Amino acid sequence: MSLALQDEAPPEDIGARLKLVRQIFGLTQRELARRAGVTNGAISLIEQNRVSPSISSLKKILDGVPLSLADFFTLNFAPTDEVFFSGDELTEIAHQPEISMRLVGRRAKGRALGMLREVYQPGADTGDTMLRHEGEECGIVVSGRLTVTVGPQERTLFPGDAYYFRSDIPHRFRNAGTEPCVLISANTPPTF
Amino acid sequence: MSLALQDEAPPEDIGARLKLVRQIFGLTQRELARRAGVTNGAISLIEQNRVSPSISSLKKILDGVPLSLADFFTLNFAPTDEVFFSGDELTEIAHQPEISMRLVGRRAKGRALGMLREVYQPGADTGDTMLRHEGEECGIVVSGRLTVTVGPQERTLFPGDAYYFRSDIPHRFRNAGTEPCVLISANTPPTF
DNA sequence: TAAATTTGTTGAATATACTAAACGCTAGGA
DNA sequence: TCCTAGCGTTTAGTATATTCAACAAATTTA
Repeated sequence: MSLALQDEAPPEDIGARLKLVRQIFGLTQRELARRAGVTNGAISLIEQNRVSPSISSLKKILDGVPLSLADFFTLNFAPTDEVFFSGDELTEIAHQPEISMRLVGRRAKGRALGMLREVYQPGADTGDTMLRHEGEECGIVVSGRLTVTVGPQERTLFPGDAYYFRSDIPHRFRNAGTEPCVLISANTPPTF
Repeated sequence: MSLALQDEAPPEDIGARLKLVRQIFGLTQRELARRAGVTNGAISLIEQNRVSPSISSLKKILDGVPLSLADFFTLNFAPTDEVFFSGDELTEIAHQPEISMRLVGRRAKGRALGMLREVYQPGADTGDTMLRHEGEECGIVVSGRLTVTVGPQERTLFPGDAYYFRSDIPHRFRNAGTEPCVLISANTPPTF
């Protein structure tokens, strides 16, 4: 199942956008309709581009996700190969708390990055997450294991593994292991 | 005439957003309707929030501005006091082509700035301009005179005067004088 | 296998957006 | 002063979006 919006959906293809958002959040038409207070039929028709929803309807629906109108129209779903997991991104890394920024996200085009150290206790879960508008995120697992969900992709990362994605894709972090997980993460623009 | 969107219009007040955009671009309801291929009545009703336009209608209307849906919903009109003209922003400036960045936009919160030197011949005019999404712009007039229009405000600047505003507000530069105007301008994120 | 559940789709009825044409208002010009 | 032209608003009619309920296909459960 390919979830790229790139070719198949021009910017104005509201139906495809809505369908993709819904699928990324793992909702059925009926479930989204229930949350949004509209009928499943309406969502079906919108996704088929057989009607052009009113702003008020679209807003109600997006509130059920939830997602803002601005984000809905701004969202530009990266081709999936811009979301990548790898262990070989870290060739020069030393597994210490003090790590220089350049070690991860070499492919980020010279942007300034903020960095922080996170500890996830067993069972910790960021839950369904919001979209952060613009920016990029990356991180390295130092110890323990971390399950990372980015859009349609999910991976469990072990020490030495890394992730890198654009922050406007919905994402979620969980520690499904039995010991604490230490993660060094960075983001742009720097918020910390 | 105050054109701030801040208090009077919550983010979902489509009517106010549309009205403000229309006014900033100096269009009447009828003129915008003509360009967009809709009726002036429709625009009137939308601006009064008496109807919630369909996406297709709103898109048609915004195409008449022109403005993208993403920009329309993303736009956040700064309180007018963030748009300011002044001559006293430049206390430490030397009127030379090579000017260090810190001289202007001291109030910009430490963002990286690009800088360039522009020459406007008499009569030069950037014309109706597009909205650049995100970013800030500033500049100093070195010689000649320059008429700067930013949203609802217009000022003619003389050597030593400066401007500073967010790039997502429509803006226009004109040289209404008889001699060339030299301008040192900066913007973020750096595009040059 | 069959019954039950869940999925997305569809058709008829209703609610709402949009059009077309008028209205009242204000500002200039003869 | 009257006239004309432009502005935003309003009303009745038409086009369209949304609901409600039923449908077929796919998946689950027994």
